[in-house]
Amino acid sequence: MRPVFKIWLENNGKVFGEGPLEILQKVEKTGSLRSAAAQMGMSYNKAWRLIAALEERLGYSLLEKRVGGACGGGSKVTPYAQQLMKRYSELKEEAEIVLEKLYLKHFEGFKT
Amino acid sequence: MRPVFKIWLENNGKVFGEGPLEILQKVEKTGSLRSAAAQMGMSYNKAWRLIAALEERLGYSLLEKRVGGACGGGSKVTPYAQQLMKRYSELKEEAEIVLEKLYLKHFEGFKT
DNA sequence: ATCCATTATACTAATATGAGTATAACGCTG
DNA sequence: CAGCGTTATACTCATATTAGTATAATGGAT
Repeated sequence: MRPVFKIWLENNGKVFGEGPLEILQKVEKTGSLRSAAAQMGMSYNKAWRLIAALEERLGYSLLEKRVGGACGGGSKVTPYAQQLMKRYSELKEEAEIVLEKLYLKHFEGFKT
Repeated sequence: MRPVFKIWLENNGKVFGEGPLEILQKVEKTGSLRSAAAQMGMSYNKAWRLIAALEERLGYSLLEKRVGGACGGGSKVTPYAQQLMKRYSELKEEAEIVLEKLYLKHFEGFKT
């Protein structure tokens, strides 16, 4: 038996979490939302709607989007999004450690 | 913006969490799974299948079930389930406190 | 002007989830 | 032994979520 947890941010509905973090990280690497989605095995459509929904609830844009041009365009993570990513990922990392400890504390010697 | 989290236990699939905890608590109060489900606005059918699935994955029974008899029967939470409930609810309570602190630490002064 | 890869968005289809309905079996009580 | 309210379980139907498909629009490069 093992503990599992998820932590995310809400404003008026979900605003940030593990999935969005991974998408933005891949956008940083690839330079476009389309290829980020492809790398995750996710349809571009889904990724786009997800980001759009988050942006609307946040009131800030996460991606600076260029459409058209030499290579069709691309997306860049905004400074605001970079902050969110950094803070959220650190929060999550520490939460993992702390929760694992809490689990051991409370479930030590369990199983009758 | 606020943090939200969920924590649950897995074995071969979900084995315990907030929903099951609430059901079992209501069984303790009402003496039957049927009325527990009713109090939660959940169909008996759903509640029964949920508990049955958990029991199978755990390898232990959570409810001691009597069928037939004076008042039709009823269910009682097993000692094993009581331990699970106690440990899980304490774990969750402490996790809430700790995670709220972690959130404040990491998101202090956020919003640009 | 055409091509290209991308963003942007609407519309449809598949799937998963959950709710509801139905029915059997059980066993105490009167 | 008939009635009652419960557990136990199968089966169908509605609904919500998600995935997929299609199509436009953009703008620099050739």
